[in-house]
Amino acid sequence: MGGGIQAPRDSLGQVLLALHEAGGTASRAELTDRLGVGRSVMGYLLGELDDLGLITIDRNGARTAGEGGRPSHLVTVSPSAPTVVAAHIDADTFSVGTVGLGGRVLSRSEHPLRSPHATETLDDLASVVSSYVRDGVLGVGLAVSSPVRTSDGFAPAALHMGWPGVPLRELMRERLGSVPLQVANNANLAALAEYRHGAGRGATQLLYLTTAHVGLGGATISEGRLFTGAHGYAMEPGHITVDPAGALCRCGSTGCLEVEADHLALLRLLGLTDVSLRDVAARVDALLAAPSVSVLEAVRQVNTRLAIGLASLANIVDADRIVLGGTLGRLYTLEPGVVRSTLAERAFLTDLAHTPIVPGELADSVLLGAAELALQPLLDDPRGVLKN
Amino acid sequence: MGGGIQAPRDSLGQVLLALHEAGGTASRAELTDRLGVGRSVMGYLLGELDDLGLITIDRNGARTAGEGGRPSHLVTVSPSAPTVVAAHIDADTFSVGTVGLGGRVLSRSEHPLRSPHATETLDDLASVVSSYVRDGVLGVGLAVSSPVRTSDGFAPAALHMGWPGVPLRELMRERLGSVPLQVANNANLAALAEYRHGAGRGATQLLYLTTAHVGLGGATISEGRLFTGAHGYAMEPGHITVDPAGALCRCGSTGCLEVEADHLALLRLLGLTDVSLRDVAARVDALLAAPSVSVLEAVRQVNTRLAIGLASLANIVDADRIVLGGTLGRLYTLEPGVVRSTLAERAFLTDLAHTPIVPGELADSVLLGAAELALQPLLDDPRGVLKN
DNA sequence: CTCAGTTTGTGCAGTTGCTGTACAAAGGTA
DNA sequence: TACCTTTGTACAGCAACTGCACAAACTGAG
Repeated sequence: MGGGIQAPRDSLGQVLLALHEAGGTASRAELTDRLGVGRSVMGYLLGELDDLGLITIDRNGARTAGEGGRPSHLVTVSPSAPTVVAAHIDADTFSVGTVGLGGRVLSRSEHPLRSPHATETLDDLASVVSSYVRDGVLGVGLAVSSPVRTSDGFAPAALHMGWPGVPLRELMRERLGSVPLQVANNANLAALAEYRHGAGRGATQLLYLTTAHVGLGGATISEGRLFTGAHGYAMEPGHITVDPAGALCRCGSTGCLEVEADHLALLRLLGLTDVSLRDVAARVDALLAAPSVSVLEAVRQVNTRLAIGLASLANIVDADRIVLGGTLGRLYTLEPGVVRSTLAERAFLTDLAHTPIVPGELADSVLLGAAELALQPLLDDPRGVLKN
Repeated sequence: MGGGIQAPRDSLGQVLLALHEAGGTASRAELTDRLGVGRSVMGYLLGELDDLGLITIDRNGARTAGEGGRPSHLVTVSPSAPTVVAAHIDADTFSVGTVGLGGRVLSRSEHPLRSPHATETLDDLASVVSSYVRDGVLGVGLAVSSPVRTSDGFAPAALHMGWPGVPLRELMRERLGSVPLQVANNANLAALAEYRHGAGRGATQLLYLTTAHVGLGGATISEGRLFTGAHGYAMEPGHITVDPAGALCRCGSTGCLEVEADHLALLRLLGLTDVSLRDVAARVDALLAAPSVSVLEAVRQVNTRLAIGLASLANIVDADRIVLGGTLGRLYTLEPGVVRSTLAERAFLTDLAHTPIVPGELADSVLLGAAELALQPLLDDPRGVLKN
């Protein structure tokens, strides 16, 4: 029901998830009290996972706990455990990689976008993905910078790519054949990756915002589940209204947050209105690498606008952590003061005004997130997935 | 974890919930395919519920299914099943009632607020509640028009009552003794009631907004669970920013939605700035009962402002139904056009622009919701609760 | 009135996934 | 070496389901 990304309710999956979140290695005792089950159940569960070929147990390689007592066994993801292929269509490149349990990127490559059109891009993507798919690959996860409808993988607005509504999952299925394929929004997936492996670890209610190219993306993770909404479109923070009398947004509305606070907004404040869409990210990168006084002033302005939106979101989401990914993280690190003070002013309650804000930690959060998407069935029901 | 109101994961609780949502009576066959379990499990489960004294099974009182086949048994909430006491502190009155499974209000009374102060009000409330508490009462649910911190029942801003931050649960526990007591925000509870018994039934992602007195309240229900956020403060739709250059809000920020779209905003548009807070609701009621041309014009304006906020929320929540409670429902019914068109303009995606909007159905949604709160432990784990 | 057809309830054997307890193993420390 | 601590293991037990075979209760055609 609701078909989203969920924390597994099965204990077997929970052990696997705990091991996965720990980076692929954990002591048996750590796993035991992370799940809060008895030691004997853990024995049963690890036995099962071992039988499935998912883990390796090192009975001697125990770590000294520091204190006395019998050292715990060391549990590791088996080298022969299945992997997934993750893919990510970015502004002017696409990347594909193989990722295993524990969130380790095993191999990875990046390819230029040959054409602005969807068909050719998907042709290229599919051929690279196919070359990554081999035995032991459970499925493919694809991240795109558009909202994605959960029910059928339709992407209604791959705006920055100039694509019209595209039935992405269908088009990729045609090209990839029978490999299990999942498609989702890049910001949602980045949030999931930061939640499991990065700056969002341990949060009970995570609010994530990011800018990678043009526009703003975001996501919320609540008790381990990505909040997807009825269709999968939830959390489009770029399109909350910040000023109804403001500038026209490409979405048709006016005064949207992303018009005021994305890469283009920053460049506009600096008088740079002639930058081509493909160069935006690189240009911003260069400016932030060695920021001048005027750049810092622009950053402060953008951060203030962002924080107005952030406060609205904080009042709605009630997060216990806010992670700012991509460029937003860098902007925040440069000028955290205005964000904090604006949030303090506009948040409805003091508990909300003090929500911790941290920049993202992962260099490759989107690709990792795409892998999470493809790994999810295994985490939900290890036995079920491997029964074939 | 997260300690919120959740759909029970236990089958026994799920049967009870299904029966509860059906209004206290359902055929055994209905329950069976609502839960998607085998007929034999249902036999086991109903046997358990019968043993607990929660239900009555009528083996003859079967309804004709219309088609052939053996008629199904009729399952009803037992008259001797436990009940809960629900309470609701409103603008100038408080109400208390007894509510049973199925959402039936068994008895109910309303009392004037003797004083604007918290202590005296809680004294009065506690003495009335105590008179309702008898054998077979499982607990007390209390609804207040303030956000409520889940962890300790602290109400940081009972604004319209002029109360400062109040440790509500603690204060009520002192007065009530050992009865299980839960406190939550009135809008959240109203949403829960509409979701289970009213206009929100069957929605997978419900967005609820309401005005009862001053300010705007709201809630989101996702796959049966109330979205409470990290502290319990989630979804304060009244304080999303609609216009940063707008009027000062009592929360300290500017241009909040509720300043533009609540009862006071409507009266202000009509030049009525001298209405005392206690009379606001009655005054609006009177105006809407026989609306003049100028009232309708004001309603259109308020609705437009509301819809701007609604669009922001729709872009974040991605609901498949929007329920407008209290006066908002009436305003919408009077002038639905501007709401629909503004939403269509400002929603990011067409799927979102077409989200169905319906007015609330329940006259007593807040009180019913408070009952849901108190009933929740029983629905989560019937056996556990009744083992004493 | 009988008999097929349909839907529904019941009894029972079997499985899964856990809990609890008792005990053995593996380390440190006095 | 004895003792303490922490950890892994074996085994019996149990709740909560699933699946199957069969009985019950109705409708309607012949």
